[in-house]
Amino acid sequence: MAATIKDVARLSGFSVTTVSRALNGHSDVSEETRKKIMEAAQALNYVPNRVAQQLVTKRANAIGLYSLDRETFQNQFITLMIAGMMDEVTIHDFNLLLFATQRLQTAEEMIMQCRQRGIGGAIISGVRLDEAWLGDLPKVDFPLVVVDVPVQGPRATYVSVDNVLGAQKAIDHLVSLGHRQIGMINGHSGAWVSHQRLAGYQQAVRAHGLPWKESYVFEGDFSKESGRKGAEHLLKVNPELTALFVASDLMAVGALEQLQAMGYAVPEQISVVGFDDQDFAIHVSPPLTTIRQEMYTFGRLAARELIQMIGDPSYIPQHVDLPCTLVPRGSTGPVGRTRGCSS
Amino acid sequence: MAATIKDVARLSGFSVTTVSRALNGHSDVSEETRKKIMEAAQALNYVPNRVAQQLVTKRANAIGLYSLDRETFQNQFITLMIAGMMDEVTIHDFNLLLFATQRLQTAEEMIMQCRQRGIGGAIISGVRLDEAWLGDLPKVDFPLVVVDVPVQGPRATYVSVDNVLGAQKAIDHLVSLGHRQIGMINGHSGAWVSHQRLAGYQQAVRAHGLPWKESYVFEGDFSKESGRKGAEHLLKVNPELTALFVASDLMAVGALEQLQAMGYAVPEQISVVGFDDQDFAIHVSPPLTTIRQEMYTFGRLAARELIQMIGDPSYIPQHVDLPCTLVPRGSTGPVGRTRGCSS
DNA sequence: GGAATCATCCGAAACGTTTCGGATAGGAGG
DNA sequence: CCTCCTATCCGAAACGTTTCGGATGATTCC
Repeated sequence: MAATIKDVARLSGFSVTTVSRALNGHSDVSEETRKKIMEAAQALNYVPNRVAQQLVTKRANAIGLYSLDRETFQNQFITLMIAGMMDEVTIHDFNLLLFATQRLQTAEEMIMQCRQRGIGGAIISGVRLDEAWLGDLPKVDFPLVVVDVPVQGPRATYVSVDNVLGAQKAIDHLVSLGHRQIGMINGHSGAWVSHQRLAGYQQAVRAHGLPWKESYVFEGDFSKESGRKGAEHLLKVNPELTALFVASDLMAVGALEQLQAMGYAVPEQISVVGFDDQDFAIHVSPPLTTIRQEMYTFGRLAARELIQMIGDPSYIPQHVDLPCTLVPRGSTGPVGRTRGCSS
Repeated sequence: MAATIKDVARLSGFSVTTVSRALNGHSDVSEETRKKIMEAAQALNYVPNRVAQQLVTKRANAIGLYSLDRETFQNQFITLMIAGMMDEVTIHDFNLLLFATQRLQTAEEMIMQCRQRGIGGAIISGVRLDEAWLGDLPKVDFPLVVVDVPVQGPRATYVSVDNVLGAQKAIDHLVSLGHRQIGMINGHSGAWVSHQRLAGYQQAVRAHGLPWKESYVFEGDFSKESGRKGAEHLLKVNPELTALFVASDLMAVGALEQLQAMGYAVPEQISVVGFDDQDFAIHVSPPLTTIRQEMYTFGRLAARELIQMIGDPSYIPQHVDLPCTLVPRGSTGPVGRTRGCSS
């Protein structure tokens, strides 16, 4: 069907070897013959068969993306990340393979699956801290980039936004608006980011010398419903709160709805800060103040780091810590205003 | 590094041929030797090298997804579709390759890219009607499934929801609530779905004998901003309108905001129906009544059809027309109520 | 008892590349 | 003139599979 290197050899009058070397830019072929070979290849519309190439060179020009958590996959988080990965991967002439939501039994299993297909490295997203094989990841001799879980080894690293800093920015913002009693709705403890965001919150609370009780923190599970519950619980137990820092936009929207249902005006009586800046954050009312993660950049850098590792076995992978930014919108305001004209 | 078929042959004491046939379940190998070979393979942790397999059998166990429109890629639409594709693909032991947002010059170019990599077929999403190579797609000898653009040939088909029916359901719903003056905000004409949704709207208007003027339809471009503009324009020109059918949720949210800014109460004075059922539809206020597309199923069926085509060259691909459903929520209500207590 | 059938097995070619280890010839150096 | 480079080219092996076309014995059939 398609032209092979033999056809090019035949048409140009040179050997298969020379054609290969000419096409791959090796030095021991004269300019004249290179030109002839190029022409022949052009005429036959020849493109090298990557499968054959891969078989002999073992060079893997593809990376895999494992998205292990179905829910992670359904939000916008991963979409932008994929877009970033795609763009980066394209630059390096790599391919991007997707692997379905699935329970991996062991790290080896995944690596087998990859090697078998000529995949040189993988990005893993949605790993929970209680995953049994998590500890094996750093030891493995296969380029790996993990998303939002700290993993580091000679061939493995991780990317994450600076969640501690993000939480601090949220609290700083609230403090600058005069808030002093600030509650937090956190995600579940299976996610590394939950611990980081909590740490950031606590550091900021301490740094600003804010009053604090253990009951100021509610552990949710990233669902909208848990945001709702968190808001209800926190304000029932601690009526003095004037602001909530919520560890995801989805939970923040739940909190928002619950607060409004309880008769609180946002932001006049209670301010709310989310995390992520998902697209719906600007569509709710009031629009959500949140901490934005640059997921597109995130994906690009993850892919870049991985491709770097694949290309150079001696490269020591670097942890990528992305900054995140506060996006002030309508759900936060100065403390202490009187009650608004809600119905 | 990894064990090859030769290692299995050596360990089990049989020839490479026999090992291959045993592992692939051919008939001319006795149960006894099959068992021995299986054991040897197990012991060596052998998995066949797919790259080598592919080189010889030309069977392509992978499909590609071309997402040609960056914006399409950024909404949830594609995410769920990918999830569906992944699940279907996994069942058939296929792989899913992603191709970056890009301008394709010709259909051949894409096919080359695929063949070169051992990809047996592709799903193409985000094609605009004015794409020059669109007409070539049906003629091409390469399994193709196009999303939301009618393409049909011996090796090509398309999947779409029944947009005409969806629009009709929206109008039926509004009519059942007593509405008779119904405007529409459409997407841009580069999208096939825009034409379909308009057709459904017009058919329903005619079927119900509703009053209609050309000025009842506003052509937007799927952006939130255009939804805003559309609402403003439609109600300025046609103050008698009591309902809007909007061809995407994003535009509908824009319309919602604009209507509220103009002092209209939704749904008391104006009802709004969106299209898509993106995740933010339930977070806006009032929650958006919309036409839901089952994107997950969409992706699954697209992948299934494609894999079917790849496996059986004589299979005549079927057009898949998914039903869509009305999801009634807070943005629609009976016509003719008096103005609510908005501030 | 010979031919035909059957159940098992295997050698070698093929898939389309890259690359190792030369081969050839012309020119430079002595 | 002989040797040694250098520049350019090529044959053949290798990558890890599948599969075509037998080969081998044992069994069945007439």
